[in-house]
Amino acid sequence: MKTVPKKAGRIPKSAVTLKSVAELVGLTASTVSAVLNSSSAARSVPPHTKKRIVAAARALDYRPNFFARSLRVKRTYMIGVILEEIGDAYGSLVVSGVERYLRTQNVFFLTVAHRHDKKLLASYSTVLRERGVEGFITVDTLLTEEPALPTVAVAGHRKIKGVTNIVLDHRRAASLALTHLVELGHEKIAFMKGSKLSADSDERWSAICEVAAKMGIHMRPELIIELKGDDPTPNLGYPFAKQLLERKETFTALFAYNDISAIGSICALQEAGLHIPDDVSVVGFDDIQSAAYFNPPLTTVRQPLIKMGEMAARTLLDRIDGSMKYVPEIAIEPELVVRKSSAQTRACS
Amino acid sequence: MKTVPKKAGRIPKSAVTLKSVAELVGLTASTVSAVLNSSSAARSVPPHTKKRIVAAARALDYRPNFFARSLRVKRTYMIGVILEEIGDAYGSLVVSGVERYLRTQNVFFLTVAHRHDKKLLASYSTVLRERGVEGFITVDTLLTEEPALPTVAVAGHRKIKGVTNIVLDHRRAASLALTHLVELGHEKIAFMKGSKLSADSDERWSAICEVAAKMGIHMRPELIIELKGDDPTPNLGYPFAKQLLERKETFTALFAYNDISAIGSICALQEAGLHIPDDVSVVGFDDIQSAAYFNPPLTTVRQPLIKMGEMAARTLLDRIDGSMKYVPEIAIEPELVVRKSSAQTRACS
DNA sequence: GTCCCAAATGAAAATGCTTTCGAAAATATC
DNA sequence: GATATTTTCGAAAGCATTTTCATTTGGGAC
Repeated sequence: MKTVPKKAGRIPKSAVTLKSVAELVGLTASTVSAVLNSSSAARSVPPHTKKRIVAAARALDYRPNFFARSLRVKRTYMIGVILEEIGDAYGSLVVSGVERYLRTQNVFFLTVAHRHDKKLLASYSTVLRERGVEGFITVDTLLTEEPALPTVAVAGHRKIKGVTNIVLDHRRAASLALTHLVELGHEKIAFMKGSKLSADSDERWSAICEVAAKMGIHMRPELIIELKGDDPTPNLGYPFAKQLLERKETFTALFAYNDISAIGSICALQEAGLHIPDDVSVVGFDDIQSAAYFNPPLTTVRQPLIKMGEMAARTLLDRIDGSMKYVPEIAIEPELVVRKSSAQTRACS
Repeated sequence: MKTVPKKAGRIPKSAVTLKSVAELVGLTASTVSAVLNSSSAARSVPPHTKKRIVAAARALDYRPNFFARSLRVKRTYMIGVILEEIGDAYGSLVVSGVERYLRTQNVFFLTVAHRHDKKLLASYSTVLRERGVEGFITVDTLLTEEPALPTVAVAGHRKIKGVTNIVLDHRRAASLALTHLVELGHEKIAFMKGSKLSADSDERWSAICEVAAKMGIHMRPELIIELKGDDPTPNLGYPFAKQLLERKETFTALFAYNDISAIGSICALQEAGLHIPDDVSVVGFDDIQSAAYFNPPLTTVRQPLIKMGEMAARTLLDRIDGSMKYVPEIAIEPELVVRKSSAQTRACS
């Protein structure tokens, strides 16, 4: 008897199937299935045989074939996570939160990165669906049409039918940062506006404008600079901070678009011989990991990224299983964390 | 006629099945399947009907049911990525590389994070298998027994049957760093040994010892400090650098375990009033993103993390489809990137 | 006209599970 | 002892594919 050569790429046929455990206990697959899933049909099987069945299943180390089951019940307990790029500081934390919640629910996720490529994004969304995901979580990606599956977006600020946005309360965020700066005596504040490629930009910017107006802060156009591009490194901010400096307008504080650009800006400012925070205070946004460990440690508006990820996962799952009605928006409160990159203006001290 | 309420959690039954396209062309599912997969059976169907079939499939936007197919052919084109934690700088880059290669092959991946929890790791490995993954890629995780599926490990330095390790050439790395330091005139070099929890530690350390011996560098025990714990933040290094300082032994250079600990160390050194690199040069390891943007930018031994991820994915896929024999190890060349955290010793300048 | 071969397609089994429905056995009711 | 009622379980029909093997047809050879 020749042994069949192990075929490449074959999943090791788990050998122990529902039928094998059925045979072991001398019953049929139907009943075994019923009790193993403790389905309603299992009510009528006596505890004694129930025990025999689970014992047999355990003895054989029976594992239901996931695909056969999915084929029948049409559920996969799998979702798709759509990122702009894997490994950027922002998205990573969100995904970490997502994973943290999903694991508690025995749900898994497929990750894809679209890198701002519309075509890729569209193709991913359909191929993920083919793969059976039951919903999407997007991070920092601009959706343009209603997705085919329930989805919740983190940092995706278009209002789109069918997607619930996890949004930071940007007005509160702006208020936190600006009152901090004002309390430190700053009057000449430079602002960095986000790139059009970042989903958060518009919302954040209009909130800043609104709050500044309300607080009586004059936003001088010469002190406003807009980022361009989607560099995930501090290079995002560096050249624009340089541009700002070239204008020769004095300012004592800079409210950067995010931590990444704040870090880039600080490099530029220091190269220009300015001291942070003595010459200019800079406050970032997000509180990514390196914010605390940068030099100087960054004062920043924290987004509770991990919590946002958890929240996203929870609401997606709730929407999927129908236990939660669709809501278009869920707000999250920011938090100001004061470190060493902001200080009293010299003028006042 | 009442419309059936949309059941929660149901995958939108794709409606268009193999049979529907078969009906459309007036053929049977078998033949349609054959030509759509251009299987050998399709040789005998005339080009004319072939065209009709693919046209029909396209017209209906037919998408084969992934689960039914997997059930039959026992392939999922899905692998599992096992990390220590999602979103740490090191792993993220590797995963980014993994994704980059997988996408070209239409393979997807499930991600899980064990947080150095043995139990969790074991359970993940079995549940991922149930989910149909065809292999594992592990990052910085200590496997203890031969995994059930082909696996390739990056930064997992135990030699284990069945896993091929993507390993940095640590001797070369040590040599790169140490000759750099020696050329700058350093003689009193402090060394930071990795934590036992990090998979790379042992290999890296013994390489350093070996190379140092060969180069005639005396490694004084008073200048060696060992990290403990698995903090993924610069706090990993900070307290140990402090300890080192408390010993009151002078040193002009520090070869940190990695960039993260280098950053933490620099903070500690600066707090002690030392200037980097004038008072002490520090060189890191890995070249994570923030290395370039830290202040001062880190001189470091670069691991081509993205490339390592790509390589891992490629070799795993090759092993799975049988086109590559198992090899226990694949070496990757490091690279020294000199930035601003290292300089001539004062003594010599 | 019979036979045969190739071409073209279909029938059916198999994958491993869930689920409905019904049948047999056991027990209760009168 | 017959009927009704539970209890306990099995048969079978899916789910959407793939794959093996068989069947039909047409045409050529003799």
